[in-house]
Amino acid sequence: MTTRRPTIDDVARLSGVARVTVSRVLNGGPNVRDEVRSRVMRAVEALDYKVNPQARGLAGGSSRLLAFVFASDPENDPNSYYESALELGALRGCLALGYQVLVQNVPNQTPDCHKRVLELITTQRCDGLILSPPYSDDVALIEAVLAQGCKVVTVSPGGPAKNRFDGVGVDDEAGGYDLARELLRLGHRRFGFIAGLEGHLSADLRLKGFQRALAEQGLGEGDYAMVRGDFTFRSGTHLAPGLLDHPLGPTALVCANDDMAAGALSAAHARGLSIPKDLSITGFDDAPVAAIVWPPLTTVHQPVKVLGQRAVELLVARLTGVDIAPEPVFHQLEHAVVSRQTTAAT
Amino acid sequence: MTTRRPTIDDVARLSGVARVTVSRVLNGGPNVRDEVRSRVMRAVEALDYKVNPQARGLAGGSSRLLAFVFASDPENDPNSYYESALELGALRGCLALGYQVLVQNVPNQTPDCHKRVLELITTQRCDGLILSPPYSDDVALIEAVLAQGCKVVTVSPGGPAKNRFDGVGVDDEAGGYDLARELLRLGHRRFGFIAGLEGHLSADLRLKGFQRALAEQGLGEGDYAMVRGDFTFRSGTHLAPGLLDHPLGPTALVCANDDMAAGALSAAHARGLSIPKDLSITGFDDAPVAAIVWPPLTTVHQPVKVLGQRAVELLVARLTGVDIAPEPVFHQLEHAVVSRQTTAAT
DNA sequence: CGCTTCCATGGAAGCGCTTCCAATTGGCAG
DNA sequence: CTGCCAATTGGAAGCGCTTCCATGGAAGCG
Repeated sequence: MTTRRPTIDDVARLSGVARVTVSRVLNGGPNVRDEVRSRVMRAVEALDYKVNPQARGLAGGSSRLLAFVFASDPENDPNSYYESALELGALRGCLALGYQVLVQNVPNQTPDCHKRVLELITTQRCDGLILSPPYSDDVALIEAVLAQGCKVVTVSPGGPAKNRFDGVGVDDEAGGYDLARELLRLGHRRFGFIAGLEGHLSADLRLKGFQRALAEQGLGEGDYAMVRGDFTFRSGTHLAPGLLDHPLGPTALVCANDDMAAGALSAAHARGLSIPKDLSITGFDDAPVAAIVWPPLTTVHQPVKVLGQRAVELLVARLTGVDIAPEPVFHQLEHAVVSRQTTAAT
Repeated sequence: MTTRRPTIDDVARLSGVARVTVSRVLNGGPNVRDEVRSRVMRAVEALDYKVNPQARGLAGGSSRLLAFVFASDPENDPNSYYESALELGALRGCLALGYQVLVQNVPNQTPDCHKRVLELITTQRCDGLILSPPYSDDVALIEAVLAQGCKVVTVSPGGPAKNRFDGVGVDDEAGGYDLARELLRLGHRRFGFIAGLEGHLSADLRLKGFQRALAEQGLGEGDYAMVRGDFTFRSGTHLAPGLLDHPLGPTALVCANDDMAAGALSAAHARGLSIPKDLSITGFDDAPVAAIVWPPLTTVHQPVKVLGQRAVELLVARLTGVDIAPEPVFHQLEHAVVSRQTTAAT
């Protein structure tokens, strides 16, 4: 059964070169004649040789292991589309690059969450971390990680972290703005806003863009009501009624993500409202749920899977130092308002 | 900045013992005096020592790495709740056991999918694999993996694999049976069945249980129509109309999972049917979507996250050989029919 | 009381790789 | 023709851990 796998020495012997030369070829090192390089490659093929990542990591000091850190509470059922899609994209990004990603669920808000993230470096020897919100805005954490010599890419940072560290994301402020413009165009003037969790700064940017569009029309704080949810469907169902009963009498409910919008939609159904005739509702992300609910949700599309993939690519570039400037890079991808059937003229 | 981490030799020196003794303590080996053991542990604490997994893997020949293999096409957006939840459970299971899981998306149906799964062993040196459907029914693949000396746990196997290898799952046949009983009790006698993908044997068991319940009432092949979907919302929307137009005139649509049921529900809405008055619809899994759609879906609950966690626990038990019999083990968890609002008397 | 057996510990070897540095070669300017 | 440099290759030394085997002493036995 389990026959011993060939080692680098087997390859060296078969191709008639020294072990170091094989190592050079395998790692794309310079100063190897083409003839030797191809001879080695042929031996690799012939033996079906694969490098042993443990040995490489031990000798070379790098594990080629990344960690994808997300914060949601694992006991709460609906692990969100946002995180799943990010992860899937990261997985896809790793495939081509020869890296592996360790998915790590570290509930934040717990006192030891910083410690748990930092332990990924010491116990797993990860070379780099991908931090999703709200960790992507935690400057103290990021600096602590960087101080350990571990690289970081932030996903959807929304505050000061955005300019100080490598990151990927969309322009959330512009997304909120664009959505608000659409609603204003439809004649809406009084709004309810279901914001996201405190500390998720990118979600707050959506609100900020929304406010900017309002201000352009001379509308201000008196023209909308805001509450905070936790991005879950459930919080949408719980919070929508309060907003609907608000003295303002909002004609549109703007939600910081699709799950909460779906919850709001469900709550609206429950009180017999006809959507979008009686009330407009919008989400953010363009998650699958946006197309599943009835009527399908108007939302802002963001390419979450691509974000995950780009995060890996950026992190690996930073790790290998190829094709990358020393100063922080932010990859901003395109968003787009997707008008479906939960919005209408008032 | 990056100061060198303490090694096992630092611990040995500080506690005044040899390196091997520290190793013994760390691995719970026998033949160490309690006094020595605690002295070593104190040194470990003092230095904040963590074993280097690369070194341990290289020297010991085991990586403490598991792979969670799932099959869905990464280009298809809605990576299903089933797989996400399984993964989350597996992650949680690893936490306590000191193992890590590498999540691997290997689209099946491609000619090289066996090769890609086997490469997890050679390339990543995984000690064990968790195979989700349909890989959990692929006897040839499982035997090939086992032949490499890598352990396997199957999730929701439905065919011969169920008795031959370690696995976790619910009794899908009984789930289908229970659901059918409920529908029969409500007076339904003509059914449409949206089955799952070919080769997902556990999903077929649901149909089998359903048929058994029908047979008990003297109903047979002439009393239901069946089509196959691919477990996505979209396939539910596409397939439901055909079933509704079937000459049989089904009064209930039974779907192999919740996403397809949600799709069927949406299709029913689109043609103006009132659910559950005009038509009953059922799903399977009790995914979050079941509670999100309107009206909420009657379905069969299965504890998917716990399944993922149990899979890890079983795999690690098999790997370490503790607390486990040599013959294959199947952990069967409880399912439960959840009657919500898409089912009513006909 | 001499013998085996068991327990607790340590020494040495080596897992499979990379990194550092030395050695050899060929080319080319002086 | 000599010297020097760059290109190419290899030898040796580990990375931090576990496994194998040897050692010494305490305990058990006829």
